[in-house]
Amino acid sequence: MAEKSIKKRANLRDVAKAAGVSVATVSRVLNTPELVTVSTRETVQAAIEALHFVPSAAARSINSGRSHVIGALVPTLDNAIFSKFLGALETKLGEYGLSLVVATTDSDPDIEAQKAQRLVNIGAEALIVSGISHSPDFDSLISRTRMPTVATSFYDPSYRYPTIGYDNAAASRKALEFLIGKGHQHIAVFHGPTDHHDRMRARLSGLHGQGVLHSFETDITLEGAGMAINALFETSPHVTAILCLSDVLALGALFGLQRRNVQIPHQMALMGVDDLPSSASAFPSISTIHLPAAEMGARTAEAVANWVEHQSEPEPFLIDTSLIAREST
Amino acid sequence: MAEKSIKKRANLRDVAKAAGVSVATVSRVLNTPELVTVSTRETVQAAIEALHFVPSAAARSINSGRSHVIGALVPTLDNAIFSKFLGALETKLGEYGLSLVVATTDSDPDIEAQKAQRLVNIGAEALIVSGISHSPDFDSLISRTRMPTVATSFYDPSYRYPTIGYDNAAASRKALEFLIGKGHQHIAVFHGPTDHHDRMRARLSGLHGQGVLHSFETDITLEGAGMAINALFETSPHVTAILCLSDVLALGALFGLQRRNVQIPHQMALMGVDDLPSSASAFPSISTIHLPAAEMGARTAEAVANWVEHQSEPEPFLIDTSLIAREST
DNA sequence: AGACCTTGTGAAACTAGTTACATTGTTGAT
DNA sequence: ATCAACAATGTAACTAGTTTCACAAGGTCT
Repeated sequence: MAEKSIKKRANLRDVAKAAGVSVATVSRVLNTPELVTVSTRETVQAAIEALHFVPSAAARSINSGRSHVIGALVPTLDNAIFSKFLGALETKLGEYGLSLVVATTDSDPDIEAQKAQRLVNIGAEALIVSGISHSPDFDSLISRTRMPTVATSFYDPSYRYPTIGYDNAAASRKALEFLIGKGHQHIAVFHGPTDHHDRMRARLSGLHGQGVLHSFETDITLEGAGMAINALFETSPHVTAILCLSDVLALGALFGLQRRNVQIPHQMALMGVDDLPSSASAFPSISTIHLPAAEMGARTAEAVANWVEHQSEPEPFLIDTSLIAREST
Repeated sequence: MAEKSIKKRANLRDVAKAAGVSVATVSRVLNTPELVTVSTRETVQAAIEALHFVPSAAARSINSGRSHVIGALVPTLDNAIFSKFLGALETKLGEYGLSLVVATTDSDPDIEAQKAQRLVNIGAEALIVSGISHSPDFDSLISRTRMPTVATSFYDPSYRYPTIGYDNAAASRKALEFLIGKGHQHIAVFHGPTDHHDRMRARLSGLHGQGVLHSFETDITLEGAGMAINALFETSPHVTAILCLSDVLALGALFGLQRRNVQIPHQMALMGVDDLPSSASAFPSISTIHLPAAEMGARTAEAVANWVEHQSEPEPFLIDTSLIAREST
């Protein structure tokens, strides 16, 4: 029979023994093969094949001090805006040879702190979070570990971590001013929960003192928007425009209005914030504020890669937003 | 001045020295504190705080042989069906103390093999892939590393890795038979690219020899569906029902039909496969085949967790699909 | 009072790699 | 012929934890 097949996994020493060379030579074959004679290299390669040797990632990173893993904490994967961001982030990190660990927080700061700890435990080299409201536990973890940390989706140059994101208040204000400019006097605002949700809060705060607003808080889901539409028609019949602080809500509102046979934009104008693909394709297409989530992902990846590779902490970066007028207004 | 602040990061030996105990004692304080006297425990804790000591993940996993990281390879994050799956997967893995590394493949087997190698390099304990078409490089990597691997979205008990997924052919057939049962004679099929895309291929193959079909291949995006609608009206005017092999296409088709002022379902019936939230909320709501992506995520997480914790390879598992009749048919 | 057991702690040997330094052998120049 | 230079390889000391085993101190039982 063959060698003891009970044995778990071959290591460098096993390969060295099998090939009749030292561990150093095997290590060289793996990392700097040009320093090894072709003949010994082949012997070693053969031993590697024969023993199904795969170098241990842990042992490698204990020496290099690198894990090549970046952790990202996002509220949810159910909103396309985060998927888009993460997709771009993963792709760009990949170009730097970095892998992305995703953790969802359900917008709960305690879960975030807990998952951040887990990311530290698995050896993440840097963390990426959404927004600027985090629990004290989270902050203390970051300060203890001195972990490179970037906050996204929110631009605030005075924040304790570098931010790469939008001016959320300005984005929603831009949308509101556009609607006001179109002559709307009674505007409803659909928004998601604001506790622990700084971006939503900032977007709402951008609307203060501007025109007559009726605001409706609901879950950021299509059904949530449907319920908000129902609430709107029960309480505020003379509203002529709806500003949704998320395109998910805008699409849900579109469906809700269509179901009530309300003509868009004639009887009701509709506007979102995010610019998801659905807003461009919908009929009627939905006006929105374009948030370049993919660009934010790519820039965040670059910032983080630079930080972990060259210890250069990134500068805060403001991502531009732009208004896209479509058929719904 | 304080201690040399140049020093990178405190390790166990530093803490032991500072606390005046042995490294073994510090290790015990971290892992089995009940074995350590309260007084020494406190001394050690104080030293840990003072030195900002954070145990090295790499050193830990070199001993335990565990990284607590699972790798998932998905085609894209841009399709909600994968986000939903990954969200459930991440949540359930979290319950087992496992973290999820996400890698996107863009449906390219070569990129998949390359990213799989990277996941191995960072020490992933298991891999999760979509579908059953993978490159030889990928298969050779799996066989060399003997890495636990689960294939999802596709049920095939004879496949070389355990599969946890749907019977895609049966799902689409179910939809088609439903449409035929409604009296439709000329049915168009919208589907995504079939090369490297076994699920789409399987769904298409499920339709063979059933009624008069006109098939349109396009990108699985809302715009792709819009283009397919245009192609449909140019080439096949007497079609009375569209079967979209993805709900993304169905929603895009809905918008495209609305734009052409085609009444749904009177002038054109519409049906999808996936059951994304948009299909339930759309107006009219879209009939579809419900694919429980979240359930698949949770089951996959359980299977993988069991595999890595107890070395028990999971049995293939068929996830049931069900037809949901809505307003669009 | 001596044997026995429990508890707390430390020394050193593990885990699996990388790498600085030492050694050997060959070639080329003086 | 001799010595320097260099290429190829080995030895052993690192990286940062965990864990086994040994040992000392204190308490209990006969």
